[in-house]
Amino acid sequence: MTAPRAHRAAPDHTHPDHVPLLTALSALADPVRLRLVRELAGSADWDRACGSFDVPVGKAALSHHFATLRAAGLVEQRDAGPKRLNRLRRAEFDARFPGLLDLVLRAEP
Amino acid sequence: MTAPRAHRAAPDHTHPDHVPLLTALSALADPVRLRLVRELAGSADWDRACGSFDVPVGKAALSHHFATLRAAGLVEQRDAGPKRLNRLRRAEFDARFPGLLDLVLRAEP
DNA sequence: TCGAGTGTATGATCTGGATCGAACACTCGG
DNA sequence: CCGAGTGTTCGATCCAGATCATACACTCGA
Repeated sequence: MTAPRAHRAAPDHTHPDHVPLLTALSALADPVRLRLVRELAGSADWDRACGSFDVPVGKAALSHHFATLRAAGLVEQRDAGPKRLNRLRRAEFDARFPGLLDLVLRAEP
Repeated sequence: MTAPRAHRAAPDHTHPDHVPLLTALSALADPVRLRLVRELAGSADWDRACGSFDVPVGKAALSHHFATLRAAGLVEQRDAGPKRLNRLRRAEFDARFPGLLDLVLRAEP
């Protein structure tokens, strides 16, 4: 009867509206995270688990990068079994920082 | 007869067109430089010397920040007597990274 | 219930960048 | 020609953040 209880701690998200400009810029000013955001933008929502990205870092570092992206309001995560699925917060982030995400996704390196 | 020779080494500029995205983001992802850019945006071109900005750092650090801004294609400098005058490269930078400068100048911290 | 798969936390290391003080270079007015 | 004003360079220090290896936690299928 009770809804299935979450046994794993849900990741703490920050809404883009509460993200300082410097936090957003710092989050995007890293090659690994930029890659994550871009790959994420090329996939459907909730399609990509954390481990499915082609970045040259270990699991631990990857986990921290995702935490940074969450804290910057760029990524939302949801647990699905053992995996943690991701979604780029396009609309919300764009409302807070209009054009920034588009720019980052469009501009060549 | 000869044009007045420059006795001081002219600062080396980088045109925004040749600036990588990560360089631009990193340049803006610093509180001091953000402040410089914003104050510069509120002044007319060539109106502000390096020492005229209200930032809580010493001369040395300030000089490095301006070098970073030059390298990111954000600022152009010109020597005028003992002073070095600055100008925000609005149009050029905006052509390379459309909307970024506007965003940074408009968004609250 | 066990084990493989997935992600997080912890502790350590390392590096880039931000900072400062001091020394140096240049310009201009007196 | 000197001295005040301005900015850069150099060397040293300091610290946030990026990284790794390891250990841990949770989920699910066999």
